[in-house]
Amino acid sequence: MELTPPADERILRAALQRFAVEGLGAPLRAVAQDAGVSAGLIIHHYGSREKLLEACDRRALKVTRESKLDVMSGGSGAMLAQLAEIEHHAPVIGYVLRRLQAGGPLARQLVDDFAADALVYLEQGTAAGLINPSRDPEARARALTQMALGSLLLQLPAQREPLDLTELPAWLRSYSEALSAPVLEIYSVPLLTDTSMLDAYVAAASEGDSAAPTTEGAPS
Amino acid sequence: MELTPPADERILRAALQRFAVEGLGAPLRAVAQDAGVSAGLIIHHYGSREKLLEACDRRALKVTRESKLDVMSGGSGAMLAQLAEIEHHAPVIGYVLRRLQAGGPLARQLVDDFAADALVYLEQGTAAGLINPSRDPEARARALTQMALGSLLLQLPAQREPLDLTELPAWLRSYSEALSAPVLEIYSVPLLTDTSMLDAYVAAASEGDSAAPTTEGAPS
DNA sequence: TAGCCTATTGAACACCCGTTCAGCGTGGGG
DNA sequence: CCCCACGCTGAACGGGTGTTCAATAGGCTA
Repeated sequence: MELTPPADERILRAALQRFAVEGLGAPLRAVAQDAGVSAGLIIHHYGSREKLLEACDRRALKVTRESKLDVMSGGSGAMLAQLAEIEHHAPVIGYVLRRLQAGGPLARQLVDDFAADALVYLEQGTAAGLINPSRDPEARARALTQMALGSLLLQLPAQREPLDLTELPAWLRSYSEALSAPVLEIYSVPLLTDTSMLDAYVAAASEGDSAAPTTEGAPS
Repeated sequence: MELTPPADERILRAALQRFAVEGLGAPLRAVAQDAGVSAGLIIHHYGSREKLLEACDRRALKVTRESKLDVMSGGSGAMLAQLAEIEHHAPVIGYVLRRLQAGGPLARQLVDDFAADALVYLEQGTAAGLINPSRDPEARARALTQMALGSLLLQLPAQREPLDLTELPAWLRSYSEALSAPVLEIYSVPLLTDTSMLDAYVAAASEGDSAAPTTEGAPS
């Protein structure tokens, strides 16, 4: 067990945690105190607040990629909960959620990553005969990913209200369980009784080149 | 055409617009300038910044309810785009998006409202034979609403980066068109090839009372 | 040992914010 | 005509922020 990591690493970990708990925009001085360090040192190491955020982004992206976490369906929280239970990963998961909430370049990057992972899972499922093939697997994977992550975002506590990291896994799990029944239903029995709408849409889209069909907004 | 509404109304409209463009957390002084008014007057009328936010919330909730806007499927943006085209409504729609992004009590309220609207639309569709019935219509409506709104949130510009209100309708429409093909597919041909997962889930859930079945995170 | 580079601090600076407050002008009732 | 009440302003206050900077301590090299 490492007793005290070097200061810059301690700062980065403290930052991940603080930003996860209080949302990005938590004061630098709070991060400094968590790391047992002066505020000036943060800037000495990272240059500026924004650079520190970027460092957090890099770390978060690295961890999520190493964990090969997929995020799909079941309410999307299941896998995140699993990962968040590994104790020292909870701050990173919290930071990822906060970052998705706040927007920015990394948000898109993360969604892309998750969508790419989802794509291979879906293709494996298709090959195994569990999942129906799609006429545009990438678009489907992306849509599913966005829906899974997005619905999770709506449940997040507000920006400034603290996110309890110790209860993060339980929170994610209960969220995912609450949604898995209806989501499973949607994925099992189709919403629409026939494919006429889809057929009409793809027919219109393939004939009219750029523009999609007229403004009749799907079901309901 | 009213030339100059009373100051408190002008302040409220300016606030809606500023908060929509720059995100909640835009400085009071900017709102004041937009309204052609001093910063002190805002507080004289609304008491505090937070109270002003609450007033914006009330107005936004009122407008969305009066517009009976539904938000479902097709990528969810279609109806919002339609509403945002009505010129003086665009700031409210922008504010609603920002509020959903930021969280807080109104976010839940709005999701509840949208889910309730979605429920009656789905039931109408079911009665018309267009939509398959659900074993838990409310849960399904809520899940669909969360997915539709949430996936929209992921595309929003970051907190501080401005949201172009004049291009809001076009933005919403292009977003909705990009997603409507895969979403329509998901709603037409089910993701899963059979209902065994759903059956297993509801069987386990109905036997074990409170807890959902074990940790096997749904498909993929 | 002397010199130097790096890590680190704490005070200070400059800025921005929400909020307060004394005072201005003006219009209407006595 | 006076005066009060009210809408309203602009300057100021107090707190919080990111960042700068001179100064200190400590280890490494020469």
